[in-house]
Amino acid sequence: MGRSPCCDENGLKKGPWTPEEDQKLVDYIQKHGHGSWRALPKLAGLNRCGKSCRLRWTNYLRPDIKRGKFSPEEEQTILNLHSILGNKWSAIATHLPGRTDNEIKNFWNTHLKKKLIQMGFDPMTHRPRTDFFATLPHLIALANLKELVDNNPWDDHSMRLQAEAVQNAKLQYLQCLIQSAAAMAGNSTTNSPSSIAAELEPMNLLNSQMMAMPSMPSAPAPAAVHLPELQIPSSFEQQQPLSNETNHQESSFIVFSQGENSTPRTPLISPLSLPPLTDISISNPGDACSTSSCGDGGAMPFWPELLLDEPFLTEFA
DNA sequence: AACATGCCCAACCGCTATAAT
DNA sequence: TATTATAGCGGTTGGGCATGT
Repeated sequence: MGRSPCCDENGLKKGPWTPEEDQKLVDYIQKHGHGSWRALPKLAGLNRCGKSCRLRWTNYLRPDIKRGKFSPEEEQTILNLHSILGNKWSAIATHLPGRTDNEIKNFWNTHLKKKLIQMGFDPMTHRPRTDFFATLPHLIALANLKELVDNNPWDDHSMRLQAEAVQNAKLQYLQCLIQSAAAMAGNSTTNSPSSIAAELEPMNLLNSQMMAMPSMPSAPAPAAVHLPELQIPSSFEQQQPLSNETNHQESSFIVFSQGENSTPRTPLISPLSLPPLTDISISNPGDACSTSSCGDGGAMPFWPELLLDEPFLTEFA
């Protein structure tokens, strides 16, 4: 590029600005305009580089800067624009008068990004994440959907994402059930891929019908829902992991807990490498499995339990 | 009360685009 | 056309503060 960074010059102050420095900068710009940022520090009596002065002015001292919390409308604008523009903070900032790109970037990184991840969305694509384990927090969050909705005044964008989340989660959940069933079938009797495929045909039909099934009557249907291709395991042992992008590195499948007669069947995620689960009692979320079927008393694995709301369960049980 | 941890955000760094020479 | 200067952009950092243990 043929030039060195302006701040390489020695002796220039860095770090937080003092009120006195702010005043000098504001006074100078109000009288003379900023002109050449490189020349400004000397003219204004500041021991800073021009770049530092420019950033201080544009990000903090400019009179038209709006400070304080982002409104729900601003939040929605950022979400909408980010889904279109990506990390083009300056472009997004042009649609939010008084907000700087830096402020929007910070708000995104500290709030909105986490919010999307927590809901099971890829913050870059704004689409539901398709790998099952990455979607676990999302599924768990769905269990608390009512609470989420009650406590958060979701805007249209969020509601649309939420609707897609529900739809996608159901599809993934169904597929996991199908895979589980296939795995069981493969382990018990006939285990050739073709015979399993025959067994799965009705489920595939159901799977396709799911695409048209409205999940939230009040929410618009998602524009597109990614439905992964159904994996047909050739045998119980050969079943592919649903995801390896998590802390659970083992292959996984769905099992059902068999609790008291009155308790609903609750799906559990189980590492395939562990002994078969036959007598798992329903536990609280995050509880370590404590039944005798979990192994030989060694280190207990963490068994995440999906506490899905009742309509969700009954719809696919 | 003391320490650890996590969050927030101003500021910095390194890079690219563009204008000027 | 090549080089240099300047402005702007996006990613990252680090210090202050709040909260938890």
